Amino acid sequence: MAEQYTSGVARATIDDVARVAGVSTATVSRALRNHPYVAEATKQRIIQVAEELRYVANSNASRLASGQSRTIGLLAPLLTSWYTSEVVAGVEEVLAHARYDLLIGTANPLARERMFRGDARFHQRIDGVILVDVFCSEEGATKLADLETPVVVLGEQLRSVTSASVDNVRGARIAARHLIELGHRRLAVVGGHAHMDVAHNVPTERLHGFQMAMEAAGLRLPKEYVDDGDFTIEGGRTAMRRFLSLPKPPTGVFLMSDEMAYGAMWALREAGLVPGRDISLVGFDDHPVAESVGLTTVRQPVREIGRLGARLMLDGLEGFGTIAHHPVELTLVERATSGPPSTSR
Amino acid sequence: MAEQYTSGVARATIDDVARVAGVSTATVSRALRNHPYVAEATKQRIIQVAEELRYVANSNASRLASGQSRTIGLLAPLLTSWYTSEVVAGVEEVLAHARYDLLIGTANPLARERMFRGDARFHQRIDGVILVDVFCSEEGATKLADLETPVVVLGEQLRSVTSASVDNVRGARIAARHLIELGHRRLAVVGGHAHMDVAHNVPTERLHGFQMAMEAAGLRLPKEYVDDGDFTIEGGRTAMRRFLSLPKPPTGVFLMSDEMAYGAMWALREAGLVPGRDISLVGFDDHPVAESVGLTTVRQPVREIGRLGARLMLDGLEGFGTIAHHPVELTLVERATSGPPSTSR
DNA sequence: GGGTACTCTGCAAGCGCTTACATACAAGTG
DNA sequence: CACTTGTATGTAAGCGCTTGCAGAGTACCC
Repeated sequence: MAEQYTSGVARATIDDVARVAGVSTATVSRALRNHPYVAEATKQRIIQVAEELRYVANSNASRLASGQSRTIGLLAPLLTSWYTSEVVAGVEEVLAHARYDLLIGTANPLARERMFRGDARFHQRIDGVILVDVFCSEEGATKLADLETPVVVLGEQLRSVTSASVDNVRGARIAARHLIELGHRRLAVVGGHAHMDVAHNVPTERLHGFQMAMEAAGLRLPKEYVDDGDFTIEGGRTAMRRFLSLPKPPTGVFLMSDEMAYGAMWALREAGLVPGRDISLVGFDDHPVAESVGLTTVRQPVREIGRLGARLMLDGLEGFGTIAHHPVELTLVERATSGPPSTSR
Repeated sequence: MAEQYTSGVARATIDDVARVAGVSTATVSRALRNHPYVAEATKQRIIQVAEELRYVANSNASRLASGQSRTIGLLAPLLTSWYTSEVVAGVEEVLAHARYDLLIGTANPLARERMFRGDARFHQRIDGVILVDVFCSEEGATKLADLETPVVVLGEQLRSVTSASVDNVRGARIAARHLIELGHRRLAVVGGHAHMDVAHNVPTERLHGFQMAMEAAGLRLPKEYVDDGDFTIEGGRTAMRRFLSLPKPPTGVFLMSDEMAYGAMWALREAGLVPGRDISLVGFDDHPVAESVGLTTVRQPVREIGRLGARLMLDGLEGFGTIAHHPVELTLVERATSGPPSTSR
C-alpha cells in the first residue's frame, strides 16, 4: 500500500519538535497556532525548530482532536457548468487563503433531503455549507438555519439564512429596456426550467423582470414569444428556430444565458440572418466567449460571487456574521448582437 | 464556533454501534469494512444497527488510525481553464465512485520543487498524486517514481511513471493534413509557451507534428507563419491580425486550442473575412462552443482523460498497476471553418 | 509579608477509530 | 483423544494532535 507522501523519510511529529525545542507538546501546539500565553522567545524557538524539522501538523490528528474539520462543503447542481466552476474557483481562492479545505458535492434533486439527514460525504467533516443555485425557498432555509451549521446560499435571496445573489428581476429588466430603447417592439424571451435540479427561481424571476419592463413600455409578451431553452446551446438553437418559423418572428430576443445565446446565433446564421442586424440578441452572464462573438449581454461577476460567498462563510464561522442578503451588481455589456430593429422585417 | 454537521444531535460513534449490537468495537470496524473472519450473522446485525443509528465513521479518526487518507491529490496549472475543469470533473467522477476524496492544488512553476519537498497542503494527506499538464520530463518523472507515492501524469508521455495523453504530434499532423488535402499551401500555426506554468511539451510536440506533415507534402513553414497565441482568445485574435497584416497571409491556420481559434474568428470577422471561405481555421480540443460557431477542430476526449487518470491511480493504489503509457484517441471534426482555399487570394 | 492576578508551561486525558495479538471455540486429523 | 488448523471475537495499544486543569513563577498592591 501507498506510503504516506513523505519521500520515504519519516515525517516529524509534534513530539519531535517538542523534544528538540525542549518544551512539551502542548506548548508546541499552542505556539504554532498563535495561542496566547506563550512567551515570545519560546514561540520563536519552536517556530524555528518546526521549520528545521519541516514539521507540518497532521491534519487528521488535529481535526480529530479539536473536533473542527476546517473544511467547507459546497453543494451545487451541474458542477461542470461554466457558471458553477467559476463560482467554485472564487470560493476556493478565498478559502485556500484562510487555510480551509473545500469538499464539493453534487446537489441532485434529493439535495435538500440529504442536507437535513446529513450527507454521508459531509458527515462530521465540514464546518459549514455553501449552497450554489440550490433552490431552497424560505421554508427550506429555515430548516437550514436550524442545522446549527453555518450556511451560505448563493443565487437566491433569503431572509433566514445568509445569502448573496444578483437581482435577477433587475437583470432581465435591463435586458428588456435595452431592446426597447433600441426600438424593438416584438420581444421574445428564452429561459428554462425543465431540469428539476437547477434552481428554478432564476428563470421565474428573470421572466418576471422582463415582463415588468415590457408592461412599463406598454408592450405585451405573447405566449409564443416565450420558450424554454434548457440553458444549453442546443436549447437556444431550437428555441430560436421556433421563433423564426413564426409568421411574425420577434425582432429582439433575450436569452437567460450566454450559452443559449450562442445557440440562437447559430440558428440565425443557419437561416442566413445576422444577429444585431436582422434580429437582436441579449444574453446573460458574460461568458468568456461572449466578447469574441460580439454578444450583448448582462454581465454578472460570477467569480466574485464565489469569493463573496466564501467570505460570508468565513465571517459566519468567526461569529461576526449577521444574517443578511448581499446583492451583487449586474451590468449591461453592449456589443454587436443588439441594434435597432431591421426595417425590412 | 460551529457545531459539527449533525443537526444538533450527537452523532453515533463506533462504540454506540458496538454496544447496541452487543459486540466489541473491533468487530464493528471489521464488519463494516468487509474484513474476513466476521460471521455472516454478526455482520448483518452490525450493519443493521449501524443503519438504525445512522452511523458513519468519522473519517478523521479512521484516517488517523489507519494512516491512510483515502484522498488523491491533483496538481494542475490554471485550474480554471475549461480543459482543466473537464479533466478534474472526470477524475472526480471516478474517484467519488470509489469513495476517494480529491484535493486540488495549483501547480505554479515551483510545483516540482514543492512536490519533492512535500507540499504542506498535501502533507500526510494523500495516497497518490495526479499531475495534469505539469511538464515533468523524464528526469523529473524518475524523481516522482522515487517518491513511493503512486503518481499518474496526464498530458505527457513518460516511461518511468504511469502516464496518459493524446498524441500531440499526431493531432497536429491530422490538422495539417486536413488543410493540405483541402488544397492549402500557405499554412500557419498558432501555439503558445509564454507562460512557464503551462506544460510546454504540448506546443512543441504539436508544432513538430505540424511541420512533419508539411514537409511530407513538400511544404515549408516560414517563421512569420508561426506565432504565439498564449492559449487565450485574445492571443488568437492578435496572432491572426498579425497574419492578416502580412503581404501574403496564410490561407489555412492551425490554432492549438479552440479558444485561440475563437480569437482568430473574431479577427477575421473584424477584417470582414469569413472563416472557411476566405481563410481556413482548424482548432484543437472541441470545446463546447466549437460546434455552435462551426469550428473545425481536432477533438480530444478531455473528460475521458480525467476518468482514465483516476482509474489508473486506483489501479496503482491497489497494487496491480503496471507503469505504462496510455494513449488517448484524437479525431478530426470537420465543420464550417475549413474549406478549400479561396481563389481570390 | 501575604494575597491577588497574571503569565507561562506541563501533565494527561481524550478525540474515534484501526489493528496486532491473544483468546476461545469448532472442526478436522492421525 | 491429543493436536493442529481455521474461524470468530475481544483486548488494548496506539495514531498525532488539542485542551482543561493545575502548578510554578513573577509582579503588583494594600
